[in-house]
Amino acid sequence: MSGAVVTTLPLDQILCGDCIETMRGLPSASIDCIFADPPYNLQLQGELRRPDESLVDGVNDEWDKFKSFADYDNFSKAWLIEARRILKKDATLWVIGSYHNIFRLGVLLQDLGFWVLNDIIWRKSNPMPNFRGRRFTNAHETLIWAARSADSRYRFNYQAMKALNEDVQMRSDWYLPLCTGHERLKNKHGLKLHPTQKPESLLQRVLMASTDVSDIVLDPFSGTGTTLAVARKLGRRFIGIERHPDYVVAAKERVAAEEVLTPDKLVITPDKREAPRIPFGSLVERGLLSVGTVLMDKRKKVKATIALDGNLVNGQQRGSIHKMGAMLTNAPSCNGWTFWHVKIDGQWQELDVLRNKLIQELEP
Amino acid sequence: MSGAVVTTLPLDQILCGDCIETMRGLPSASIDCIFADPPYNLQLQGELRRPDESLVDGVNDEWDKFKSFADYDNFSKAWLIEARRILKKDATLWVIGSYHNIFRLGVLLQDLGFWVLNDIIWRKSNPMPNFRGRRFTNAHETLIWAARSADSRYRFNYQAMKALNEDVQMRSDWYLPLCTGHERLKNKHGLKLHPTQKPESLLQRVLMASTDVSDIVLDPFSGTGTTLAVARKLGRRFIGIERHPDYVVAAKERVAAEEVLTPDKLVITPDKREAPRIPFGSLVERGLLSVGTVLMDKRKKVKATIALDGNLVNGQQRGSIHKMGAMLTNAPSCNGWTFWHVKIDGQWQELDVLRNKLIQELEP
DNA sequence: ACCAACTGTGAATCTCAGG
DNA sequence: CCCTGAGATTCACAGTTGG
Repeated sequence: MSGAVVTTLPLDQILCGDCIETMRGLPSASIDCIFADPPYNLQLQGELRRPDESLVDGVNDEWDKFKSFADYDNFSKAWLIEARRILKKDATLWVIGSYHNIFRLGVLLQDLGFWVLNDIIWRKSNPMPNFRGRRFTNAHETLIWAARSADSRYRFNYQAMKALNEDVQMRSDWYLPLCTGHERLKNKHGLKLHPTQKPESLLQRVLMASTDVSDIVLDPFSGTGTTLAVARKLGRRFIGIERHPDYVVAAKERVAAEEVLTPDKLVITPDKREAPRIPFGSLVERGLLSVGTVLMDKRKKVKATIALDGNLVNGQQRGSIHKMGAMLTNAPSCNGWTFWHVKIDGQWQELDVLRNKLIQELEP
Repeated sequence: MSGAVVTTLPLDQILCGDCIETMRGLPSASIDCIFADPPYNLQLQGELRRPDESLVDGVNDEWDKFKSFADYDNFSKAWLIEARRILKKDATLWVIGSYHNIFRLGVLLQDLGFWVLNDIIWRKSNPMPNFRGRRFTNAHETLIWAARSADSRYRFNYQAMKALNEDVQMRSDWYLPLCTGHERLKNKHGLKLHPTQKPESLLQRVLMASTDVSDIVLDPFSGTGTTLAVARKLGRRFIGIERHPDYVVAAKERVAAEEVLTPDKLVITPDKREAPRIPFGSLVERGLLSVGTVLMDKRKKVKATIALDGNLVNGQQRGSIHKMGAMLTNAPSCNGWTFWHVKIDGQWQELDVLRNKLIQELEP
């Protein structure tokens, strides 16, 4: 398949091969979200021992060895260019790394036209200590979340993130444990199958924040398939790319065993922006408000009257509920739904109450 | 003074001028530590308002405007080259930034031959929320700590950092509040004097970790003088460079008012590496241990006998307390002081106890 | 059965003075 | 400059063993 562009996406599959070559075979503007956990270029020298003389099993794989920063940059640029090509206009991309490589990736993203939305800190609850006492414990990794371009209208499930964080905004620092215990895939000798398997909790946060049900998620360095397994669980479509056949085999088995959440379990707090849009005029059309009704702000400082076309009128001034709120208070903008109040059954209430009532009626 | 290299450092002063030009006037290899809080290149588009329509007073100063990433890179490279020149061989440098600029700075550091030691996350306890609800709350900034080169024997007050953190290693994520309240310098209108004044707690952590008393600390973007004030308080020497005369005036006043901690208050937990070196043989010479005494490891698995020259003997094997500990346990190395135990008054105790006793006697 | 003690391990750029 | 050898250095969990 190398080189040949397919017209139908290989959905819910794991492709074995080099990620740059394999991405070249995929059509442009077809992917909603990419999560990438590329080699970190750790540049480890000799062996490292713990104070008890036991040996640290560091990352010593061939795939993490680069001759120089320039080599690493060339490799990174090549896969990021392909990644950007296959992303839809409003898509986003995540990369994860440490201080060894994350600065290189950040600069490439910025130079290639991606638009950085956040850098996210994965604070590890149980990091490996610094055994020589010569640096601060390296207790975090960094993720960069970027839109394909500055004008991408990307997805961010703000309310769902807020709900996950006890109803305050989700911050850029996430505290999550390493992938250990039964979640960690083992080989036949009982040793870790992959040196850098990421925890599912991290991927769940990522996909819950930035993708929708049925979105297409691609992981160009899919390894043991954590991204793919979580995508499947969350009802997203996925494409994995992995060079090492052993990892592909293990990931296929893992993903197949993953249970898909039923649609009712995938419902999240909707963002207000996604609620059906109700023009103020339709409240008038439908008779929830009648022409000539007087509206006032909360403190009864300003007032206006409803016109037949759904505009408000005050003397010579005329405009939408938003525009009139802004004009009468000399504000640059105004949310008319929460600014204006109307007397219903003797009680002054926000217009938003009526809007919500109509939304309820319109839903099945 | 521009261009003319001075032979004596302008210690405990704040120089008004461009940092690149001013650093060119300083001698090479003369500074122990640089802390830099450069312009962030924020690329703010238009004004930002809170949900209540009040205006967010963002960073919008001339010094934070760069035409492009390339401009920002050129500027950053120029000052980092001068910074590296004036640093001593074993010196370290700190820079702080956000995702707008920190990746550029990290790449430049790596490409110029600096050696990254840690990236540190300043987690803000009270960050500004994201008013639009379109991203995660940007609740942190990133610091990079780098040595002048990979072979620098840099200073890191490991034990002091550990002591500050309830006796566990200090991690790479620091939780500290923003600079607010009385600490925040105000202008004559009661408004904040500088848009990005850093908290003293952050600088104190930085200087306590990576400098010694009397070290020379330079801040090329000294602003309101936070670095300089903390350096003075902690008994370090300082040099500030700042382009804006108003900030220089305010910083001079602030620094002059800063109280210097007395030497007794500047004592920190010393690293063992800095303790006076006691050869094991001197314990034998001074009669704290006698020839022929039997030593054993903690679990009484191996033993050895003290020889007249301070070596240990076991059958044909002979060597220092460290070498014998390593040999008898097949370990690559061993700290004999904590490995071997000796019976004193019926109690088995670490050799280290005797060493500490001798150190006590030798001190005034 | 239950608890205490022990063992293993994680993306790691992990020493330095003195001759 | 290089080489030698003293000697400094670990946190949070998970899993297993032993009492």
